[in-house]
Formats: sequence, structure tokens, C-alpha cells
Amino acid sequence: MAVSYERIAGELRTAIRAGRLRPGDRLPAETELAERFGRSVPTVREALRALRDEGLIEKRHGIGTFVRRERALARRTNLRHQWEKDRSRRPVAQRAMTGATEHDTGLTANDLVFWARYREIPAGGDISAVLGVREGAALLERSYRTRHATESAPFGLVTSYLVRGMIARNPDLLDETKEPWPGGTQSQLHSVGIELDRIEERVTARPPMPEEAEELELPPGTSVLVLRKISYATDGRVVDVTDVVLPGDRTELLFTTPLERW
Amino acid sequence: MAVSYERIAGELRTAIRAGRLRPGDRLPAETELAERFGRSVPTVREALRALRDEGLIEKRHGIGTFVRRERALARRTNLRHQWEKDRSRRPVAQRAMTGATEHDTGLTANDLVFWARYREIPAGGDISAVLGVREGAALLERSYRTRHATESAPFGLVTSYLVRGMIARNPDLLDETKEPWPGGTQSQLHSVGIELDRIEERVTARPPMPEEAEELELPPGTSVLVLRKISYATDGRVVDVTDVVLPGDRTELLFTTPLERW
DNA sequence: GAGTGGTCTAGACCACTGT
DNA sequence: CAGTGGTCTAGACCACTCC
Repeated sequence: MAVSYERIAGELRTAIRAGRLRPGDRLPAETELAERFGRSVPTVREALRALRDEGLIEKRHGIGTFVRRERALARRTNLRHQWEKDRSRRPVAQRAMTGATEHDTGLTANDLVFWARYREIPAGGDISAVLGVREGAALLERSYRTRHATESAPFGLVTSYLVRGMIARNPDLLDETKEPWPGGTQSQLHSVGIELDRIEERVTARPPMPEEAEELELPPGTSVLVLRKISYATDGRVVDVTDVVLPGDRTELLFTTPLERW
Repeated sequence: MAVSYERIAGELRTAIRAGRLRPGDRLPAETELAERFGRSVPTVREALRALRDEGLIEKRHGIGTFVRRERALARRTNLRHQWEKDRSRRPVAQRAMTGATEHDTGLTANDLVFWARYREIPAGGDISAVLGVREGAALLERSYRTRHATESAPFGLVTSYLVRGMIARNPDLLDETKEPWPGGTQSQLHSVGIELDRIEERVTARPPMPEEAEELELPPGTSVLVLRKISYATDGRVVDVTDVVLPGDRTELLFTTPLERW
């Protein structure tokens, strides 16, 4: 290879893939690598940065550079939607026991810390187009965070948009102190007579924005999954748009598509 | 901010988000930015690297640094699976007209260039576990690339694994020169009497490996979507595992979940 | 040829961590 | 305290692109 930082990165990459360097292992210090490869420290740092950008290593200031471990996956399945719909007609006491996050993760409510914030905002940009309302229409913006009780980073950054006029019949739906609502958004919509017909989820991936990296505690060299969930009522209206940002290295989205039998 | 490259990155980021720098605009040269901010060129380069890692800018050697434009999205929907199943019993002539990629993208077969390579390999690692066969069992590994006729990068990197013993009844299925098979994998399985019951798709995101970045022509500062598709036959067996690597910045996965009516 | 970003040197000093 | 990575300087020369 013409470029010497690529040669250094290549040798280390090969060692990691071959298992000569195992997850959790510490790499030699930058000064030592520089000496060993006969290059300057900045050149070695360039090589390490390339490996970090591939998600292979992780640097810890003042400690060293380590081969990255696989993260435990949090799973989110689309079966949750039917499950939530079924629950939304059940008694409150039964709904209160567990929510969709518990359904997906297998955890109980005691393991989880929940947080919600409501704001009323005018519809703008693509949200108004998706919801089919005019620009400036009154929306309810709901931000959610759920995290494991023993960790500081949430599972994801969730923002949901509802049309205020559709739900104002039930004032409790405008009150964030009523969260967590037993049974989730489908139960809330049910309380104002809205039944869902289907849910669309659009998924893309990109590097995190700095604010997202901070809140999700993402190390450099990771990606986020960006999911937009669109809920359609039985009358065809879009009744909810939810944007979710999830850490790509510790989230697995599972979609099951049943097929009609012959 | 304590760190001056962060201050430089912050000012440029704000300018981009506010629209003072628009997609496609060229940023000042590194030497000019260095002078303007009163820092050295390497410090400016550090700031630009941070913005590139966020996907905000794109550097072109010998030309300059530009605000990145949004990419045109290629969409892939899970409705394709039922569509493919319906087609797999239709006459060959009808199946030959369009495939799933055409279904998703709205393009015609003339717009697309298709490529396939078959290999027989022993089952290893997680693939044998998912397919439910012993390690070392004979598998057919099929690699696919589809690209737009006017572009050089494929839509994605597709590798499918079939159990050789399940499909050997039809020797055509072992022959890569028979590709593209009219109607796709479900038609191939149908030719040996296999009907699918459901499809599971698992989605995660991560930075690309160097080989993936090269083949998909991904600039630094992008992510890939990693999709594993698992096909279940009506008898409960896993009959196909397909791994797909897609460019995160120009792919949208669309999943529709229908809900039972009350 | 002029201008751009890419690679590299050989240091300096700072900030963080564990002992 | 010693050792680590983080930031920064002030250059040098190379590779690429456009004119």
C-alpha cells in the first residue's frame, strides 16, 4: 500500500479479524506503535482513527486503545403493534402491567426508567405533509426516553407527533403527567375513538449528530438507525408520526412478514 | 468551547443547518479557514473531519470541500415478499418481465444490470445455526449485485445461503448461468416444492468495512444498513438466509404491518 | 501552473486515569 | 506520579483537478 497509515491500519485490522487481538484486548500505546512501525505518532493516530471509524477499536483517554466488544442487542419487533392493539381494549389494570418496551426486551417495569415531555407546536416541514394537515396546524409533540435502571443512556430518542384537534376530546391526552399511559399510544387513540388499520415504518441509517451521540452515549465510529413510524387509522387518516433514533450497534429491528397460504 | 477545532466545526455546522451554507456550496480552502480562525491547517482539518464524520460535508481531492447533498433514496418494501409469492405460481413468461428490485424501485429490467455468482461451501458459524444444519453441511452461497445501468455502484451487496440437499432435485438451481431466475428465490424454491410461510428481517446499522465502502462507493462519513432475511417454509424449516448490506444514506427500508380489524 | 486536499514529520503541552 | 490519549503548531512534500 502506498500510504503508510493504511499499512498500519491494515496490519492491525488483520490481527483483529484473525483473532490475534481479541475483543477487550489493549493495543500497544501510540508511541510504541510509532516506534515499531518506524512512523511518527500522528501517523499512527491516523491509522487508529481509521479503525475507530470502522467500529473495530475504542479509545479511552488516559487508559489506552482497545478492541471493541460486541454490544448486547436490544430488540424491537413489529409484532408489538398487533400486541398493543389487542391490549388497548383490555382493562386498565391489565394494561398497566407492561408496555411495548417490556414486550420487546423481556424486562419488567421495575427495570426501566421512563420519562416524557409534551409540547404544543405548530406543524412545519415534512411533518405537516405526512400528517396531512396545513402548515401551522396545532400539533402535540411528545418526547420519550426509556432507559434501563442500571444504565445512563436511553434505548432510543423517541418523538411523536399527534394532531391536537384529533385528540383534544380527551384532555388527559394533552397532559404529560398522565404518562406513562397504560397500553401506549394505541390505547390513547382508542380513548378518542380511533382504531388503527396499519403501521408503516421507514428505516434508514446515518452517522449520529453530536447531540444524539451525547444523549445516547455513542462512541465515535458508530451509526444510528433512524425509524419513522406512521400510523394509519381505519378511515385512512394518518393519526400519528413517530421519529425514533436508535443506536445502530446495540439495536436490532425485527420485522416479520406473514405470507398467505396456498 | 474549550477545544478550538470544535469551535470551528460548530460555526460551520451552524452555518450549514441555518442554510447560510447550502447543499453543494464549496467551503473556503483549508488554508483560508486556518487564517480566518487564527489556527493551523491541521486544526482546521480536524474540524472538517468531524463534519465529514457527521455526513455534513464531502471533500474532493484537488477541488475543495462541499456541503453534502441529499441522496436519492432507493426503497425496499416488505410488500415485495407477498408479491413474489403470488408471482411464483404464475407462468414463466409473466414472471420474466420484472423482479422484486423493479417492483421496489419502479425501474424496468432495461435500466438494471444484474450479476450473480454461485459457490458451494460448507456451513459454518452462525449460518449453520440459523439454517438448522450441522457444521460443514453443503450449502449453496449465491452472491448478487444489481445496479442501475447508468451508475457504477450496486444498490446493495446480497449473499444468500441455501441448503444444497433441499434444492438439488432441480439441478438448474445450482447453475449460476440460469440467473436471473424468473420470479426470484421464491420461484426457485417453488420448483422443488417449497412454499414459504413467513419472512423475518433483522436490521442493524454500523459503519462500513473498507471492502464494503469500496464496492458501494461510500464516501467516508456514511453508514450501512445490515439486513438479514430469514425465510421459513410452511413446515417450519428455515430454507433461506440472505444477508444484505445497503448504503444507509441512499436506502430506505419500508415495512408495513397490517393490523386486525375489530 | 495554480490551487486544492492528502500525507507526514518532530516535536510541544494538556487532560485524563490509575497507583 | 507515570503513562495514556487529546490537542496543536509550523512547516514539508505529494497527488489530484482544472485551466
